[in-house]
Amino acid sequence: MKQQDQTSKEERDFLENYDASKYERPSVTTDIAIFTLDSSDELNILLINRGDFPYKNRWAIPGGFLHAGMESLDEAAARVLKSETGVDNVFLKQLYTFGSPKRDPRTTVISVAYTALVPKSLLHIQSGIHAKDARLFKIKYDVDGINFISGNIKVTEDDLAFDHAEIVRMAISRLRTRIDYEDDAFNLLKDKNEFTISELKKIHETIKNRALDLPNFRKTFLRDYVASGRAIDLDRTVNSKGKPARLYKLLEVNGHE
Amino acid sequence: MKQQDQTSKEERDFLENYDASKYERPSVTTDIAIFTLDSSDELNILLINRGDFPYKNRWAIPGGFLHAGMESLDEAAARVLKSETGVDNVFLKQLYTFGSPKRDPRTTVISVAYTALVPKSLLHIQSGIHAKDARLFKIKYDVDGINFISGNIKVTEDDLAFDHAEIVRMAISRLRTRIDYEDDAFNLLKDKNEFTISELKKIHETIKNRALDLPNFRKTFLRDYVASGRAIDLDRTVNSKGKPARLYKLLEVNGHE
DNA sequence: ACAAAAGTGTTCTATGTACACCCATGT
DNA sequence: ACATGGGTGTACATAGAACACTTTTGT
Repeated sequence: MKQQDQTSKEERDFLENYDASKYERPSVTTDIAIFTLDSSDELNILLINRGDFPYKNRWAIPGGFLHAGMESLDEAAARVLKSETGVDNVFLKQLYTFGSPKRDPRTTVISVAYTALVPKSLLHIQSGIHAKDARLFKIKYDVDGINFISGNIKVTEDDLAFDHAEIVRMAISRLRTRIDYEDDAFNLLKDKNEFTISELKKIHETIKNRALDLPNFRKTFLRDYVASGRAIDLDRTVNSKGKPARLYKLLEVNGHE
Repeated sequence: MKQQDQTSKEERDFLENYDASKYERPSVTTDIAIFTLDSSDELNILLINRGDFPYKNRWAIPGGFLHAGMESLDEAAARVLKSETGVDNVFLKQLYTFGSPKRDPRTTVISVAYTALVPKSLLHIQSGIHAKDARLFKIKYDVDGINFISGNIKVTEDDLAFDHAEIVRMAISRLRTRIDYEDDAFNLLKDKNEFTISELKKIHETIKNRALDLPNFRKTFLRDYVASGRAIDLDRTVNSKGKPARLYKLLEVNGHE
């Protein structure tokens, strides 16, 4: 009967689980999709060219092994981010954890993926130790999927090492859905303490990959941020080409979230 | 200068990262917050009473070690879910990964947490091997936080083993935000192929912990599901106390998501 | 004077919410 | 007949999108 099956199944589970150490422990890495906007307001991602096997010479998002027992996952991600970009204290959020047994040919590697949003002005790319090269790639969408362009280097999704194409796709898609109800976009501003509505709108346009209506965007920003006290009108303007633009300052509610 | 600092920092990273194996590999577990609705339409969670150290005799959500190399994280979670509840093929979604170095007193244990939604009619609780007891607890909110009630057993958030209070809090909060734009609620129905609007409304009320207006709920359901072809009106009714209620059937778009 | 970008205001539609009221059943 | 839940319809407030128009600068 059913009950009997379950009992014997329990026994099997017992044997399987009793001594967890008989199962190989996986390695754990944190891999980070680091996004920024370039000078022409296009979305860029940082890729490194792997100097080591596996996937030697292939492009990948930066990552590194967790120093188990010495740091949390968030700390590991922050360490990797800092070592690749020189920045600290920027938006860094856990995305998803990938753990197919075959995602790394060497051994089982669990990857805890993070997303980072970094203003270009703060970003100092350093080719890490395992990388022969590290650079920003423009993210371009076409029918086949996502392409990454840096000068005359063109990398397609399928060129990426490991399952990094999946991680990048998820990071971008999450970024797009989050931008409508989270404050993520502000983390790409050059200066959260002094920005114009147009600057913020450009970030939204870049992430959503479509044009937005400025009057409507302004209305929403004034209602959701200024009127509700999450940002203040600095009562100063900055000149560019047309009419001077008012400056605003984001009030940090509670660090990052 | 800055450039020099960074170079020496790179060197340090090199040494730290070069041989990943010199760092202890963490254990990886999947822990599952399993929710259901009881016969009085209250939200319940499955807790087990730990038979082993650490946290012996404390209540915890079920979990188990990943069999690294033999299964994916999703498969591990499904295995644990099945061994604790006897069910298969129900809503199971990765929630978040927890990895503070001190969350387990034994050694570093990374926990990949999942949420499961199971209709009570399918649920056959089996006290697992590491558990002296396994049972459903009603989830009650009060000013101090969340309490778990099962008969005369009352467990508070702080009584839970490990950092399971944090996991459960996040699971509930994610459930609440997701229910407005994802199809999660349907997974708590006794039968997705034959349900009434009131049944679905009760699930939403339970998860949101507040009463909803039936006429408005119906209007939204008809617009978002029936009119857009994601559910169909079965053109049959079921009798209970008042006017007979129409039956609907959810069309599976693409398995679970 | 003109281009360019910032900023104002109006209109239309969709959605969320409150609520008054009718309908079909069991008892 | 009446209580109980199912189901219909109306009204109002708010949010999003489209767009016409004005303002203030640089050249």
